[in-house]
Amino acid sequence: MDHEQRLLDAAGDLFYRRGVQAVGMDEIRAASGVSLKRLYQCFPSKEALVVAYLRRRDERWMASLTAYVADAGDRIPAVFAWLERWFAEDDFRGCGFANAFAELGAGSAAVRTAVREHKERLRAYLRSLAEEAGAGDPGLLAEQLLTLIDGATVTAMISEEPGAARSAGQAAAALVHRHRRP
Amino acid sequence: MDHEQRLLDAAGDLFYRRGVQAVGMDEIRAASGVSLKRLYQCFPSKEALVVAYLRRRDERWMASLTAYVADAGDRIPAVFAWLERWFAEDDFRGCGFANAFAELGAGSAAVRTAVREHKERLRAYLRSLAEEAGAGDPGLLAEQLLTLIDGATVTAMISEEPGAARSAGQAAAALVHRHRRP
DNA sequence: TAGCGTAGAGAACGATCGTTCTCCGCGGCA
DNA sequence: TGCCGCGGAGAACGATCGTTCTCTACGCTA
Repeated sequence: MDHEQRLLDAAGDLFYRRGVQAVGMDEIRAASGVSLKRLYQCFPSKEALVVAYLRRRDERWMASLTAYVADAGDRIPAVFAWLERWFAEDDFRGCGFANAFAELGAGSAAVRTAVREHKERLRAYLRSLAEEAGAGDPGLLAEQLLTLIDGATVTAMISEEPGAARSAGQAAAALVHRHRRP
Repeated sequence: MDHEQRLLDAAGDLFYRRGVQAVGMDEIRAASGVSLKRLYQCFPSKEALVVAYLRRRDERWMASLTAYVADAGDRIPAVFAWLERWFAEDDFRGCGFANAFAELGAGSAAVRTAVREHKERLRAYLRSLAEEAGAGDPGLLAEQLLTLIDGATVTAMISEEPGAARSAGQAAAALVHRHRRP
C-alpha cells in the first residue's frame, strides 16, 4: 500500500474519532508509519490532508449508502435502515463533514467547500430517489430527507443511541406518502 | 456589570462565532476587559468557562424560542418561523451545542453533559407542544421535530441559506397532521 | 570499492496555547 | 506620612502545535 493510502487511513480514523484539531501531525505519522518528511511531500499542509480526508470520506460514505439502497426494494426507507446500522457502529461520532465544518469552517475556505460538495452530492442523490418515488416536488422532498438525515445524525451523536434513525425513517415515510398525493 | 457577565458576554460571542479551540484565553481577556488573574478566579479553567458558556446559551436560546412561540397562535409552525429568523442573523453559525460537541465531545465529559442537558430540555419542550397539539404519540412527534430542527440547523449552517427552516416547517406541519389521525 | 543521491528518524524552530507568577501602583488606616 | 494588602498588566513557563532541517545509513552505479 502506498504512503498516501496509509496516511489517509490513519488520518481518516483519527480525525473522525477525535476531531481534527485534537490530532497532531506527529500522531498521524506514528499511526501511519510514514515519515514526517514524506507526509509533507504527499500533503503540503494539514489543511490539504484534511481536505483529502473529507473527499475520501465523501466517496466512501456515498458509495456505502448507495450500494446498500440499490439492493433494497423500498429505496427511501432503506436510507434510514442504513443510517441505523451506521449509528450503531462502535466508532460512530456523528457527521464527519458537519463536525469538520464546526471545527474549521470559520477558518478554512477549502474545508467549507469540501463539506458543501459532499452535502450537494447527497442532496442530488436524494433528489433522484424522490423522483423515482414519484414525488410531486422532488426537490422539496429531497431537502426534507436531507434535513431528517442530518438531524438524526446529530441526535444519534449526542444521545449515543441509534434509535434516532427509526423515528426519522417513520417521518420520512410519512413525508413520502404526503408528497405522492398533492 | 460584574466580571462574570463581561466574561460570558465576550466568551459567548467568540466561542460561538469562531469555535472554542480557535479562541485563546488571552483573546477573551482582551475582549472582556477583565484581567487574566480575575478570569481564572471566576472560571478555574477553560473547560469551566466553556461549560458556563453552554449553560447560559441554553438558557437564552430556550427563553428566546419559548417566548416567541408563546406569542404565536400555531405553536409548532412558530418554532420553525423562529428558526428562520435565527438562521438569517448575521452571526448565525449553526447549533452552538452540536458544534461544541463536535469539537470537544471526544475529550470533555463536562461538555458532553452540558450539550445533552440542552437537547433534553428542548426535547421536553417539544413534547409539551406535541401534547398540546393532540398528537397520538407525543414522544415520537417531539423526537421527529427535534430531528427536523437539528437537521435544518446543520443545513443552514453549511449552505448559509435560511430557507432550510421553511422546508423543515412544511415537513413538521405534515407530521403534525399525520399524528392527529392514527 | 568509492561516490552519490535518497529516505528515514527525530531534533529543532518559531508560534501559540492554557496557566501561573512577578512586579508595581494605588487606596485604606494608624 | 508610613505601611499594608489588593488588583491589574503582562512577563514567564512548560507543553504542544505545524513545519522544516540536520544527520546518518543504505542502495545503486562505475
